[in-house]
Parts: sequence; C-alpha cells; structure tokens
Amino acid sequence: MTHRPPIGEVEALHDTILDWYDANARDLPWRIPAADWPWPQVDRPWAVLVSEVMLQQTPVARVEPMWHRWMQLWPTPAHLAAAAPGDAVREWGRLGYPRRALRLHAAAVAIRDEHGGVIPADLQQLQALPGIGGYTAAAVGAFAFGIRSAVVDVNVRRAEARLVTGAAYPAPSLSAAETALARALLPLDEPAAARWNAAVMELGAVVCKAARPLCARCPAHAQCAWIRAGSPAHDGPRRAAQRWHGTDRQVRGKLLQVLRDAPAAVPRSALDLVWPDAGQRDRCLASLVEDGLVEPLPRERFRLPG
DNA sequence: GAGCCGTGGTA
DNA sequence: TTACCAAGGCT
Repeated sequence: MTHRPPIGEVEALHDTILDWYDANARDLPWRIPAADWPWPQVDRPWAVLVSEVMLQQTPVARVEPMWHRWMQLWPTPAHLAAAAPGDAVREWGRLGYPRRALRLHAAAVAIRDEHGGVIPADLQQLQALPGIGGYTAAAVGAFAFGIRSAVVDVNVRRAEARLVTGAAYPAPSLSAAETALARALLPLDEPAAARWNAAVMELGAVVCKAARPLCARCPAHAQCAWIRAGSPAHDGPRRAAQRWHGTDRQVRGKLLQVLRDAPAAVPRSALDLVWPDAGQRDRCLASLVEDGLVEPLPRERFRLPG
C-alpha cells in the first residue's frame, strides 16, 4: 500500500533537494556541525536535544533566543539536572507547553543518573527519556549522532505527501505508511541520510508550507506528484480547530505566568486575580500541582517547584 | 486514539 | 477579528 517511487525518481529527488538545501539552509546554531562547533563548553548532543524539544510546536524565531540562554545557563545535562525543576519552568518563559521544560529537566536527571551524563546515541534509549517521543528521538539520533533514522515531523509528512502521493495535506495523525515512505526515501549513506532529513524538513518549513506553498520557488516542482495532479485542494476532513478563549489552557497559562514572574512564593489571593471563575481557577491550579508545575506550600502559598 | 496541553505571529 | 498554524508527547 505504501507509495514507493522508482529508484531513479528517488535518486533524482535526493539530488534536487540536497542541492537546494546546501544552497538555502538557514543558519541555525544547533545545526553547526561538530567539527565547527564554536562553544567547547556546550555539549553538542545536548544542544541538539534541547533545540528539538523547544521546537515541538513552537516556531524557530521564538526558540532561537531561548535556546541561546539555556545553553548559557545549562551547557550540559548535568548543569540542568543540578538546577531546580522550577528554574527550568521559569526560564522556559513564554515558549508554551511548559511541561516540556519539566520533562527536559527530568530527562537531564535521567541522563545524569542512568547514562553517566552522556546522551545515549541510541534511538530506543533516547525515546525512553521524558518528553522524547518518536520524532525527537529520531531527530536527535540523526542530527546529533548521524544515525540513519527517518525523522518524520509534520513538515516532512506534508512535503512527502505532496511530492510522492500527490495529496495536499497528510492525514491528521502519523500513519505506518508515512513512516514506511520516509524510510524508503532515506538515502542509504548515513551522512547523506542525516542531511536529507534536515533538507526535507527545511523544504516543508520554508517552501512547501501548509497554507500557501511557494511552488514557484520549489526546487522539486517538476518532480511533484501534487503539482502533476493539478494541485488539488484538500478533500479529507479538516483538523478540528483548537479553542483557546476560556479554556483551562488559557487559565493555566495565566496562573503560571504569575508564578514565573514572582521572585518568591505567592499567596492564593495573587492567583485569584487572574481569572474570575473560582471553580475553573481552582481546578486549573490543582491540575498544575498535579502536573508538578506548581508546588503548594503551607499557609495557602504557591511557587514553581523547588 | 481522541483530547488535552501554551503562546504568539500572520492573513 | 477569527482562524489557522508552528521541528509533538502523553494519557
């Protein structure tokens, strides 16, 4: 059932997209190769891992400054592991999904305690770390260690759907067929495979974009199944829009912002100001405590976890 | 496996 | 302004 284009077409895609990437890749600091790594005190696999977690559902432009700050604060897993989890949550700032900061801290502790402080160059061991799923394990494997893993994020899924299967958008969730396709497209050569992963992701991010793809600038437009099919509009069900206003996520965000900005523990009365609905407010505060993002103290005071 | 989990930029 | 979108993971 898997689309598997002829080997000649695959090789032509490799040439086209790798050449384009070599000429057009953005200069992102976590992409600097080990031979040129300019920060000897910063552990490069750790730098890659942190970048990948920060980039989960968050745009590059917002990640880059926070990544630099994290590398200054915590250049190795051991540095972060020695900090309080609440420090990670505070320094996460407004990147969003703050549980990622908590899991990054937990991953640092696991790397220190279970891996001797060295990030494992093994996909299964990477994925066993908190906050590291299939995508991030493959990305760290490829970009930090050169492992020939298929890195399949939404950019890759969209680009490969258009290039190979001719669909305007991938399905809402990752399918086994997409994973198989990504693996089939992976160059055999290990370094080329790592570069290919980055190249397809980059193409999806800056050219083969979701809303308004820049097909006129696409190096592979002559090889694109979607264009050959006449660039048909998406026909399947559209992803349900996420609501925001009035949701628990909005309330949790407001509560956590107070605690991030406070130098010390705050009384419940300070948290009461951020949302009028007491029932929802208390439920959200309780869920933040349950998640480990907030630590309750005696006398109705709260802080980021120490 | 559907739903939940933040935040800000863009059209 | 509303809606979509952004290098997912977890339950």
